[in-house]
Amino acid sequence: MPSAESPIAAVTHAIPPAARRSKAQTRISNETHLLACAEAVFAERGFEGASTALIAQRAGLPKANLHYYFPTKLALYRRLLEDIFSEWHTAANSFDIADDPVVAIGGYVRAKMALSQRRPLASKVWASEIIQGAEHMQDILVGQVKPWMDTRVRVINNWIAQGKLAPLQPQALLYMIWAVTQHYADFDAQIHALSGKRSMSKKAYEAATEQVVELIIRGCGARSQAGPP
Amino acid sequence: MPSAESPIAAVTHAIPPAARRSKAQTRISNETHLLACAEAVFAERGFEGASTALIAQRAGLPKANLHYYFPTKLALYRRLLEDIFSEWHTAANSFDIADDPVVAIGGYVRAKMALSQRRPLASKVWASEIIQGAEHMQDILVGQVKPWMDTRVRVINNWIAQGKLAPLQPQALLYMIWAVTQHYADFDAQIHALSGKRSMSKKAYEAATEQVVELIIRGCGARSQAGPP
DNA sequence: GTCTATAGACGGATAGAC
DNA sequence: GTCTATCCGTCTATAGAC
Repeated sequence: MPSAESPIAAVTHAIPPAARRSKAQTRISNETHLLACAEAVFAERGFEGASTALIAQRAGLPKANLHYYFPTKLALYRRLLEDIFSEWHTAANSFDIADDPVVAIGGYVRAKMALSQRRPLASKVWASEIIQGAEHMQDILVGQVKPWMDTRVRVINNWIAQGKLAPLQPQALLYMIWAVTQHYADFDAQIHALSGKRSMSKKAYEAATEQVVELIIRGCGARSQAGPP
Repeated sequence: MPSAESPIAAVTHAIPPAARRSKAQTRISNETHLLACAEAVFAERGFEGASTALIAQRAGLPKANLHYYFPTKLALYRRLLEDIFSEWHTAANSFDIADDPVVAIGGYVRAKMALSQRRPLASKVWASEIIQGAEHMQDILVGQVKPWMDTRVRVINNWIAQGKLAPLQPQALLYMIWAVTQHYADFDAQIHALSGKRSMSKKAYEAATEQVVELIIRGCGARSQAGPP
């Protein structure tokens, strides 16, 4: 919030710097805490199903405080979506267009699987938003995700032309990567019910990651050396 | 509703058979119509976010009529989940355990893609329910989906032992099939935003289906003849 | 079976004391 | 910045006339 801090500082210049920092830190800490609780509640109930009262209760704050930091439920939700996208974007950059397909695709799949394991609730919020029509995410999808995708589509087509990848629609490959990696976060309740275990152990998750990498790399026929077999 | 019809018939035996059939048909027609509208609203807003008022409004009925046919919102939701599962089960049977892996897996993937195209809202309701914890689906997952999965896990392991499939965890393959095929229903809003088109044409959907079949068949290394290369 | 009216709880958001 | 009290709308579900 640097853009909001400067006008406030201009008005309250009599307050010692230490107190100003402390107040700013309180704000950041409360906002961060509310965003974390909101992530859980929006994941569990979707946008319309979530209530600000429940988010505030989880955060241990009165509902009015939530509305002090975020004027509306939608503003809180939007901030959360932007925060989730920023991590999506970090993982997306591990799809290095300079690399060989095996390295680029394998690295991206591993990064997505790690993100699903580390922050499954964020994946669920994203999935719910898209399932429910993505009306609060059009700008992110069109302005951020689509440009990223367009560059990768070009790279994949080059790999195919060089014989490093089987002939395929690049979009179908990217959708497969997203669908499979996010499945381990979004559908964890189903995985648990079908496996009979409460949650995947660290080892089981590593094994699943290798399975996914193998299935996808083999599926798209990726190889590091040029030329068909 | 045959189990509900017999006691009613015993009490109303004075009414001509034609009128009895007509009333029964009215009930079935209203229930079916309400279920279809409920499917759309639950898909758009999730269980907690959906309101019986909106479902009734879409159905062109007063809210009280909805509660006449389905005593509670949860009862309506449960009926819908069971109906959705019955179509899931029909598609699941196209994974024929007597077939070669290419035929069985290819046929199952095509059936799942066709279901995603024909009834995307049902897929979204299922996905939302699982994302939100699957608390209303534990019996279906454990009692119906798990037994189906167990039989297929055994068949897949046999194919691997016969060299008809690459060595892999059967569960990872099944999760991939579900994740990718359902992605085309659940994430249609994202696909539309990224492709710039309002909806996938019939031809585009057929092409996507073939892409998914190829990626998955190649990914699991399925071949009809026994023995490794 | 259908519908209007309403009970009673809970939703988002705000006023105003501290 | 924090919190209590409250506005007003919508929620699920039901009562009871037709």
